Amino acid sequence: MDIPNAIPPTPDFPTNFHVAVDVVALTINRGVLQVAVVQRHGAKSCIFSATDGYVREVDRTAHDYALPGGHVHWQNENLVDAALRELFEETAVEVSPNDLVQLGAYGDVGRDPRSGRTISIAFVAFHPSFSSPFAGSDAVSAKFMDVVDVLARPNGLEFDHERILRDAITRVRELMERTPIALKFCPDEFTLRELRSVYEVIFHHAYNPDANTNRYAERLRKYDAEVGGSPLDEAIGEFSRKFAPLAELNRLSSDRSTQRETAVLGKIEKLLTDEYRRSSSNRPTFKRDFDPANFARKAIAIDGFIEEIPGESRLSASGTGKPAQVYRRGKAKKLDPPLIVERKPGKPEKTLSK
Amino acid sequence: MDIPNAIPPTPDFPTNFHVAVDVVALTINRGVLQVAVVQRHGAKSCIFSATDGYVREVDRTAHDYALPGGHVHWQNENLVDAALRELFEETAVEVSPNDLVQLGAYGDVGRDPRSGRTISIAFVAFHPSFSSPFAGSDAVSAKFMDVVDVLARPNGLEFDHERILRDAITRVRELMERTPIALKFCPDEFTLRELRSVYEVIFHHAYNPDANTNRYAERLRKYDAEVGGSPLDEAIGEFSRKFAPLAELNRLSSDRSTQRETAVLGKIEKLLTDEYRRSSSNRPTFKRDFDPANFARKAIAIDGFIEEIPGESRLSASGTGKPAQVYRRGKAKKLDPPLIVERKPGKPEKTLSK
DNA sequence: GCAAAAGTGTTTCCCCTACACCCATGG
DNA sequence: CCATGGGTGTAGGGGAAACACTTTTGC
Repeated sequence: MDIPNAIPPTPDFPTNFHVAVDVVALTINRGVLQVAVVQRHGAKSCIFSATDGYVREVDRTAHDYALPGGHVHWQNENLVDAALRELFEETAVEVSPNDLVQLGAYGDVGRDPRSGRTISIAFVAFHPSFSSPFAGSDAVSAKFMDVVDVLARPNGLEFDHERILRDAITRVRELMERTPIALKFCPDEFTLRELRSVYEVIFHHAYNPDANTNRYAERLRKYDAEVGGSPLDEAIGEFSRKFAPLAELNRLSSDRSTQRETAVLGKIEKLLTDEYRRSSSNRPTFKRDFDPANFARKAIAIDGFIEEIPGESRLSASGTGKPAQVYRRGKAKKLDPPLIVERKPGKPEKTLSK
Repeated sequence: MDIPNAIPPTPDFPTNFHVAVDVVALTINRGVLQVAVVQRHGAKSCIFSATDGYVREVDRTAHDYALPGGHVHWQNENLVDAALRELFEETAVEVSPNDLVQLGAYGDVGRDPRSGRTISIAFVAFHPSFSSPFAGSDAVSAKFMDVVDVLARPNGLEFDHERILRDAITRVRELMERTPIALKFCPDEFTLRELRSVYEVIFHHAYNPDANTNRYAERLRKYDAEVGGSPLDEAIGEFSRKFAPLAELNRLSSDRSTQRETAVLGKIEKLLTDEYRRSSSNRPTFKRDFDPANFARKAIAIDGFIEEIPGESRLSASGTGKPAQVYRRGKAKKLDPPLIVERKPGKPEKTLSK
């Protein structure tokens, strides 16, 4: 990309700044909100110290993760492009520029002890992960973690990434109310139940700032220890091992029709469908209990949000009950009126969901 | 400020970035929203070109203004501190760190043709100007301009500052609904009428994205051409001439009790009071007509927003009518429930206010 | 007395919620 | 026929807006 009239940089100001991007890639897997994290290599982790507000380098432990991100490498790279590139390089997750929403700049002195001064622009991507499966590059090992698990460990994220993650959740909730972003998590033809599930996950109390996140994280860890991971997770792990090297990933991204990729993608898709159909999985989910009838009324009332497909209906996930009306996405880019699912922002936390 | 464990910057990445801050300093003067702008020196202006999205250097005209701002000079300067410093250096406006709200990062390639690459972090300060009067430094000539006047001229602001200004107005409206920021524009003891006036200015249709701003700007220009500026503006100009040199301003800021300063400040305060009392000024204002009774009920219902001062009342500004109950600021930092003054965001633009 | 502005009371309307009820399916 | 979940109907409550009316001042 060329800049017209570009002149050499002014020498008057120190250019000892590093400009970085960080991406909070949020997704929903089996009814639980997950975030893409990477584990950087090296013996030291950069952990926030609450005593003086600085980030310091300490010996790395197994639980130190960071948000995917990195420096804006090229002078002519837009911030959004840098965020897309870093996200793909480190996690193989591909999203479009429209899926990235800027959270803001995080530029406090002392937020990165390694460089002279790092200004980080944070983005949030709320996107289904299964369409672009997950793999680690050779630079870092990456995975999706349950958000409650991340939040339950104080300073479980390096730098000021925990704060960024919390800001991202708040922002996603705002987007859910004012844009049709939830439809990305629904198939082309969906029922109101499926749409509502997305809202129920995002607005769960477990992600509130004052929630006792550890209670929820404990339940997930306990279940996983007893039952083990899901077949979907294992399939993704398999994909990850096969295509781990970064060069391979980049090659795949430019040639999407390789047999190996489509084979694994197909397998993942089948597993996903199975997992979706059978509700026998008892892994705890975090869903609030929104009233179905009134949620439906609100959603239908929004102009251009969803369109009814006349005559089409579909069985519910459990296989029983009345088949539900099927809808498709509307054309609206903004929800007017917004889909407000909780009147008071500071709602009391009730009992644990089943 | 020291950074613990600081190590030399990594040489792997190009550090050819400039990190800058821009401040949208908004205030209300005589019922009109104003923004602090500066006129940079030099023969060239950096004007946005809608044809390709780039900012180009063109010959400067008399109407080219920019938002106050500049590079983050020192490596150990926080972004907020840099914004405060630049705002003060260029406009002599002093605000506290709490008065600055970050808008986000504006970092597109090509937004500043002068440097290799400039990432700008924008802040908004919504603050009464009369408490910290206005003066230009020697680097730039600065003034407050009517926002409608700025918005009415396409590309009246350099770089992408027009977009930043529009984002700032949107943000201020959100702040007005959710925080007690409006109280900064009320005296220690105020009536609901005064509080309401602040909301009526900010939520005027003239500042909506799709408004025909030129209509409003034309009315102001016509009035000013006939009647001339206000005594307040002239007093501020006097202050500006006296204390223009930057060194003088800095000295004053560390020694606030100099006689000259207090004398001029007192004069300004008197003029302000006079101006406030007499509503004989016919300069057009931009105020929407919110229903007084229902606005009052909403404001009183918000917990901790305003406190009634029992037994105290005050005459209205026009000198007639029933004296109004006097209130003082409450302790709340957030408005719960928010003070929603317009149900539908996209309200139709009605007739011009008187 | 009249105009102007603050404040109160009241009516009406709308929307939201909760709940009851009916419907359609699988077993 | 029963359990299950989707969908509809509706009564009750709360709040907001509009409007009428009272109060208190200056002229």
